[in-house]
Amino acid sequence: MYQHEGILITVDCIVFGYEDDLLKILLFKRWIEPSKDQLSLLGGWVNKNESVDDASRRVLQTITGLENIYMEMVDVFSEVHRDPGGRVISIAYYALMPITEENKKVVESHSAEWYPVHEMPELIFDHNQMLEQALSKLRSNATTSLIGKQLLPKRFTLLQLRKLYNAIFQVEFDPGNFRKKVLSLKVLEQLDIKDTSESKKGAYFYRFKEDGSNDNNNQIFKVDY
Amino acid sequence: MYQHEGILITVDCIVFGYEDDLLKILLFKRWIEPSKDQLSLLGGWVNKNESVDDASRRVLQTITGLENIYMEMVDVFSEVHRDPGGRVISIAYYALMPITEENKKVVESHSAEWYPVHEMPELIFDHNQMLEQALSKLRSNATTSLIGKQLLPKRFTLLQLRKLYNAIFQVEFDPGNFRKKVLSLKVLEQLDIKDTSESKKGAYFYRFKEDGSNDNNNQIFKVDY
DNA sequence: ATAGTAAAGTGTAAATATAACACTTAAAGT
DNA sequence: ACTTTAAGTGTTATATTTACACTTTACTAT
Repeated sequence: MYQHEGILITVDCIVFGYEDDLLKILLFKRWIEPSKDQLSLLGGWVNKNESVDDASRRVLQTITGLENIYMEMVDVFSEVHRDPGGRVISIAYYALMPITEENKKVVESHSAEWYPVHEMPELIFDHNQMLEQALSKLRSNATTSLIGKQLLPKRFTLLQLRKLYNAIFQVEFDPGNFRKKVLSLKVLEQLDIKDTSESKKGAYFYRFKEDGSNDNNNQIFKVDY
Repeated sequence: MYQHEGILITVDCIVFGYEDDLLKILLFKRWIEPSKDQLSLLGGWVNKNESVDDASRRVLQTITGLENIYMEMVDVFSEVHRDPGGRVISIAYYALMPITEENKKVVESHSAEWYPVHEMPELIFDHNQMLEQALSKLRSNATTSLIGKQLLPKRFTLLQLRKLYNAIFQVEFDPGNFRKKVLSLKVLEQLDIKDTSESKKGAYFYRFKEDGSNDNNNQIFKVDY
């Protein structure tokens, strides 16, 4: 119906995971020209019969084998010459997923690997910039609501949660104050089981409440980053 | 170089202005089918030889006659059937501009009109949703940094600034506390001139400092919205 | 078995920030 | 002279933040 020129659209996903007290992202060896064999984010075309969200979900699911991955749009990257192979606009998403033995296998079968965020190699095109912005948005979201549901196991201790926050912001949160702040949000529930692997005394496991959406528009952590 | 199908891309701009103590946005009568003559946001195609930012800037400049309009991306709207006329992905931006006598004329010459945000008529497609999200993002930004530079005259009183914030959040900020908070940010400088139009005593004019970028990542106003 | 250890968890006190509201000041209009 | 209105300052109670110190628990090493 309209008379105008179409443009190629892709999604690129900054997939965050958490392992060994480190925030990591998933990187791929690019398999087509240009920049074949260089490291890149997970990406894919947006088809005419799907929304951008759907495309991103599809791409993520193909590579990780997981459904219902948590995603959030980061930004649109549309500089005319950002991709030497043609005029391509990319919508960047960040995604959060647990790193488990199972999906590690699936991921590796696609020759993808987990890299620590804070020692990032050079990526193709504007992908390093995408990562920076994704990290910035992740941090911003982590100050507004309590994140971790998608990065930690179902059951986790407050130590694990705090270490996740330490890894995200690259700061040391005060153990006592962090605990009190987190519990005051009332989005976690304590379980009767203790984790004895990380301390002699043993720490109670917690999990996110089923209903518990926190996230009013106010800040819960004040951090400089 | 790539083999894939292109998609039509547009930008839609939620243009905010401020007049008569009201936050307003610019609406247009759509001039093409489908939904001809219905109210819509300012929009336009993204061409192959320009970035999405550039397209938005171009569209804004054409209609308002202003260069360097402040813009911020809001979101991507890409549901497959959002536009009955075809498969069109739209990138929404909000823009801030002063409502002056001059640009009022330019704007009206394009048969656009300023409508108060809080009594919004029905708009085409998903444009009402775009407005909601734009307003939400504007509010979020207004809690993180002091806005007003693009919506108020170069010189303004703290009363004017406070009324702008009242209009944006639909609440009444406390005069004394608002003043103290705003001045503590040190992004405004007091001028030697007073405005006597709004009070008998006269209030000092202020302006935004040249360098003065506030905007660390922390919240300056706590408001529920 | 006892002492040392390391994180779990609680407590506290000073410093800041917030919120509500009272008060003083200035000048214009009657 | 008096009233009015916003400008601008001050005050107090409460809440939040920050930086620690302290107690508890149970495993580990001697």
